[in-house]
Amino acid sequence: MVMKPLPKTNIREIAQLAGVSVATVSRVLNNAENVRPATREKVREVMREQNYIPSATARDLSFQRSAVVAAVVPDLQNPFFYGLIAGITRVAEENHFQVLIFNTNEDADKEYRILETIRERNVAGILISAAGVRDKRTGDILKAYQAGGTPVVLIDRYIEGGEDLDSVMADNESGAYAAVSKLIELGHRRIAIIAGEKAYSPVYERELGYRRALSEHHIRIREEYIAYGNQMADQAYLCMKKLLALPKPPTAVFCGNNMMTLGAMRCMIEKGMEFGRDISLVGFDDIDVLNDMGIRLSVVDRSEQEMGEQAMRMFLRHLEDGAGGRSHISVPTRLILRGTELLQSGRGDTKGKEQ
Amino acid sequence: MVMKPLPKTNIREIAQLAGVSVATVSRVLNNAENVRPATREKVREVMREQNYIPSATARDLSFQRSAVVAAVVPDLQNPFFYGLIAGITRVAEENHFQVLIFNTNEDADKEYRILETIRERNVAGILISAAGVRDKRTGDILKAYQAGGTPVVLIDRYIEGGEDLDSVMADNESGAYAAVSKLIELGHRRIAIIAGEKAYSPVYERELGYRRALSEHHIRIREEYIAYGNQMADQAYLCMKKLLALPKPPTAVFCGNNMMTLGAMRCMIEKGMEFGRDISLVGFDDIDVLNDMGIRLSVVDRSEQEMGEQAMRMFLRHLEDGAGGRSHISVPTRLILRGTELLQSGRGDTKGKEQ
DNA sequence: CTGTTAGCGCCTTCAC
DNA sequence: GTGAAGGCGCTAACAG
Repeated sequence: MVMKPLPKTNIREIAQLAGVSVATVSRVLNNAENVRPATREKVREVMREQNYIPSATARDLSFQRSAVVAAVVPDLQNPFFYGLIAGITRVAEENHFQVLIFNTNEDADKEYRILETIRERNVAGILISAAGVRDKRTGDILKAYQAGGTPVVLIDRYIEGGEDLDSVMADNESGAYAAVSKLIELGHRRIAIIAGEKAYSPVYERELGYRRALSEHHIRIREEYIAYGNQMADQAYLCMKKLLALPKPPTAVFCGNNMMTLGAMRCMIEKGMEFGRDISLVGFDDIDVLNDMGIRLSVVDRSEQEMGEQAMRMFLRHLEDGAGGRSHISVPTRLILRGTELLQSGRGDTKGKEQ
Repeated sequence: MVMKPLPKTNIREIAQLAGVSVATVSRVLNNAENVRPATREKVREVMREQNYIPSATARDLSFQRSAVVAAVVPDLQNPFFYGLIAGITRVAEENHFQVLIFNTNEDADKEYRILETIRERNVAGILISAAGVRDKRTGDILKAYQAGGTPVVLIDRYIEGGEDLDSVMADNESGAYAAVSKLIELGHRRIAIIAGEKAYSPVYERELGYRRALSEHHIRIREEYIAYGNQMADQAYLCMKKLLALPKPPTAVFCGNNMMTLGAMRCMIEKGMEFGRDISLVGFDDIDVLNDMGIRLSVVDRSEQEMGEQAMRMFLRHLEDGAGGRSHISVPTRLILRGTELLQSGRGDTKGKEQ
């Protein structure tokens, strides 16, 4: 059976069939007030009959702006960024926007190239979790977009020189502070952190929260308990190994992000240690599959979905008010205690307790 | 500091500055042969100076087709699908295509609406892992696209009435067959499967592979060892529970997909069972985070990245040859044995052994 | 209320 | 080789 191709009717045909001018059809399309109800209905009817869909391409060309936003992320394999994209697309579709995705692969050069080519599409906005956090070109081109009327929203990571750009960040510092304070409250004194590179604001801010928690509770910060990796699992694995090899190993470990938590867990599992029993563990970012598996890990959680949604909403606002720049949203984090913050088999006891 | 907005030069200005006509500039843009080298260079120079980027919108309108493909997936949070998207975008960008993503949320109605609106963009192709696998409208509209010259590639799931559409599937049946055969070879006789809904071809095909493996090895297929859930973790958890409650529980379990494996694992963990020791377990689809954590699970693996890449390549081919329809690629699966296929603490012994 | 018309930026015959 | 002109489908004045 041969299927009939989708009709490619245009506004002119519709006008003709409805016995009106293209202007009127255009008005109906854009819900302009000044169209007689009868005419409007007639036009609508013809559009239905013809299964007419107006060309977004043509509209964009005329309008000089498209209902498309670019979502630029550094790693399309990381669950965090997927949650982000899911949030972005959710709000986008509610508002009849479409989403183009770009993967920079944590490569600043590639990112620059992408941002440069994106110009060709007249996207309405750019939502980006930048790779070139301290690459001048990244900051410059983003600011140029902003100046040109294309709202830019930074997500999750600040960039150097990007103070004037909108942003949606997590409340990293205080999330980490809460987690570490809790550990202290539970009696821990030897608390370690698996930290990351300072250039990446999220992970670095968490380190700051860790430091503040210790300071405020008058616990000496011991540099050997601060293990620096990058933001990946493998380095965190090594960090954990080093921490456990210390003369006085920590009784609790706080991890800088989801990947690092996994790496640390791997090290513990290899050593046959059970977290929440032999050592306490609190991660940053919840890890869905662990929950699917019933592995109850205590974490500082933030909703990446929500961050994506907020970013999209912020963009939409600035599209309206034309403002743009210098709006900063901090998405709250919450500490979810599931037992691994304790020592000696606290697992399950505090099931679902959150604060 | 105020940043200068990005220039919005058009072809006319370039022509003027280069002292040629727009036609010539257009030729240079499209690498047409018939332009004197000197002229070409002059034009290129002006374009560089002006930091000129041709408008894709205008090009699309004129060309009546855009360098954009739509990637339509049912669940942006499932690692499988985002691996797919990572693969698609990788090949897309190599070929200067951009990717619009749409999340159908496993909702056939929403999917139909999306496919209907996509028309407005004149996308070059549609790569889809369909939600409406037996929804007539989904099949019809996709065939209509195909008939209209827009290549459609089905990924991972067949749809009813979609025989004439291109597809990239995994070799589910034989992957499952290999896994179950291996279990039999290892001495298992009471082998269960956590299966899904028949409508979803991938999971159903795996059930068929399971059945064939048993049959060919002359092992009676016992329906109580076939637990039907949907494709999600929670149902699989219940399935596993039921299986373990049988008078003669299975000694080995094969799971229909990644989520189902996680659900099954949760049940085992809750019961304090260790897979690869108290019960054998083989999943379908590798789960990266488990590896990051050092949990070595035996699985039938297929590369979702590769499936995405193949799909994009298939689309590109059909864009060239104009063929389209009836090309089917089956991406091979491979059995990765990491120990959980054994009983009695085989963990780690067969480290990295693959076949 | 409705129609006419001139763009939006680029491509593509068709002449020269 | 190069230029002039019409067209892609829609929007937005400007008339009426």
